[in-house]
Amino acid sequence: MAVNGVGIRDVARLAGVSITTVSHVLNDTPNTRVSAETRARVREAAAQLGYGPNRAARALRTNRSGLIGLLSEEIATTPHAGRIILGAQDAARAHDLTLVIVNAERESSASAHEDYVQTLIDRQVEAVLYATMYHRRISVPANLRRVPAVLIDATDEDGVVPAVVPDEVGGAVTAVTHLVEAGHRRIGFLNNDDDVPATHERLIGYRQVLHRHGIPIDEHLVRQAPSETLPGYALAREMLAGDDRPTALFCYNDRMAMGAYRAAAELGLDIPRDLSIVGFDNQELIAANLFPGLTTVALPHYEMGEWAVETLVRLLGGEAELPHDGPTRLDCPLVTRGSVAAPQPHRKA
Amino acid sequence: MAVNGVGIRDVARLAGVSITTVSHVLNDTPNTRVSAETRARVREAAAQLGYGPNRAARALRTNRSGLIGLLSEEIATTPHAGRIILGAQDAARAHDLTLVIVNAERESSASAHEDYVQTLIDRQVEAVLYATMYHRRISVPANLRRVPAVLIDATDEDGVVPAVVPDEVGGAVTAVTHLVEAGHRRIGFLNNDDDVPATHERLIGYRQVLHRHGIPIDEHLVRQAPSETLPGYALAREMLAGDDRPTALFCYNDRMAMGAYRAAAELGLDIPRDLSIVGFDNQELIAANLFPGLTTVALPHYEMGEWAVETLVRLLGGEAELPHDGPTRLDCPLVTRGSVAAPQPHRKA
DNA sequence: CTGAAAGCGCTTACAG
DNA sequence: CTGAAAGCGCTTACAG
Repeated sequence: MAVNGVGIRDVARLAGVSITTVSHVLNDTPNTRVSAETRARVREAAAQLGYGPNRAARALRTNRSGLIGLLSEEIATTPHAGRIILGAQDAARAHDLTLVIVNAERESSASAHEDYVQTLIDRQVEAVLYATMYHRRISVPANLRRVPAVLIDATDEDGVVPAVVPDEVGGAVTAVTHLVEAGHRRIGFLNNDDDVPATHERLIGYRQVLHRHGIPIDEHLVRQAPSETLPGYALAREMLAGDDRPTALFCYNDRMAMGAYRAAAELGLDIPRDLSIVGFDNQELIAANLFPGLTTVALPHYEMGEWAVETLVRLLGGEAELPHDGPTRLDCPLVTRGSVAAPQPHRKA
Repeated sequence: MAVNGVGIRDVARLAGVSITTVSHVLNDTPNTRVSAETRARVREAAAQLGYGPNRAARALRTNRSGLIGLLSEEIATTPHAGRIILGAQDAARAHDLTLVIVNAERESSASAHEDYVQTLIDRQVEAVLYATMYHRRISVPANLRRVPAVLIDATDEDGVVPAVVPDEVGGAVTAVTHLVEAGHRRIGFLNNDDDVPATHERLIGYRQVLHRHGIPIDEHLVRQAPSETLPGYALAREMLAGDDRPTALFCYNDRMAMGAYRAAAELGLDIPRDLSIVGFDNQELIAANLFPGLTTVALPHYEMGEWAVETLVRLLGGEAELPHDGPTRLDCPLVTRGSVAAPQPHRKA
């Protein structure tokens, strides 16, 4: 029996046809001719009985579980994972697939990660999605190569597993362009100091924009520190102390921006009148709760989750191998709040 | 075929027994006598082949899917949901159950919520967990009553579905007691103004502690506003403006506390020297990124998720109906950071 | 102590 | 255009 106790034979009986026909109609089996009238009768009977197929029976017969696994780091710590899950889920539902989620602890060993993947394989998922907490290059667990898989927010060092990541360069370009268009020419960049793709790529974007607008690059305006509130605060204090301070700050992430807010407050600088700030990440909890709200760049977590499932479905459907010219990059849109304004014409040194 | 293509017959063949025996041994079927020697042979064969049962076949045969559904509001917006998921997942895995998650939009209609539940039922879950984003009294979707279910962070208005919620009174008692023990007697309470259980129960806890320590209640020190940063800021400004200002603030949540930090900064009050603050929620992103770190009360999300699954398992196992003397309340522990100190002996008015 | 056999509810070649 | 039948991989009464 399936959902609520009605099976395919009940539908067949009510419609006055064989279960074969019911199956064909309800699954739209290709190359099967069933009269329009019979189809209608079957559908009506199914609807009337509230019939839904028994998934276990179908899975057993077709050898497809209808499950796809999502292995995600630190589900509980950041809302980022939540948005990946949402995107993946919505896409999964559209294909009548069920998402099974497993949490991975970030600092765990390679063998622990193999175990996470194994958990999913034991649950008979048809494919697995592997999401990291922030954009990283990783070497994937060995057993991940033996199932259809897609990486989210991570790229495979060996370039064999398809991957989707944020367009970091583009995001930085968007942020800095926003500042330039507001009239700023002295724009500081509080960068992360980890050797991760975002660090390098956002710097590239920053430079591109300045170059494109003929603004000379002042190396004093680019500094690096761990991407936390406190280091962000310290960096901002330093950078805002000098005579020729920047009129705007582009921050590697919202937490560093939070530190910059504090530095500005201590120096008596009003945001956005005396200082404009743009962050990165769009962590609602921070960005929306600062005064004024932080204008920042959003990471496309939902979209990456969605893209990953769509790609998996194509993979499972045997559609042409994904082109392997590197990972797919998704747009990072600007979220405008209140932290950017035109620079003051006469600001005091 | 099951995982990696090996089925029960392969194990049977290798062990030189029937598949019946393999099944009995691997499932530890009660009341079945199999010689120790045979058992060992079977287990060894299974291990050697890396055998795992085909879950679809088992589900079909036993009419148990091994799936439990979790319907959670706003998975993508707060890390709270993430911790519920984690707790539920760990417990589910311990019982060899797989968790299937569905996101519910918070403001959606009753019929939308029925649809969410239906999605889960269609996926043939054995039971469902229903989690709200914050402690609420709700009227559960009608179809939720037709499956084994447990509420998380919510109570059923009609008291029929088992539920687990945070011990709000206890959490407030812990917070305010911490302040009293640090030496404070004038403790302000920035409360929420929504008519939700937490609002009322945290106030009860606040009063209890003052009463217990013989501290008279000053109604000027209890104010209500929406539980956001800005209203928290405004309330704190008001309360800290007067002559006889409190030396400590207990805030309904971390966001209001964030507002209080800003008010303190504007008034030149150092935290914790001039003003101690305790929050509620333990939202890492806020609490850990404030200066100094915010001492706050944690909500037992992980534990609620865990408890809910354990309860569901007992329900499915037909164990005694849960006692219906209201929802189960779980502890809200204090997380100490740097925002509490003894009050200054001579503070200026 | 062990095994042969039925059957869970579907899908799918195949026959007509 | 429609249906009878096999079979997916297990579990479980039942027989011996």
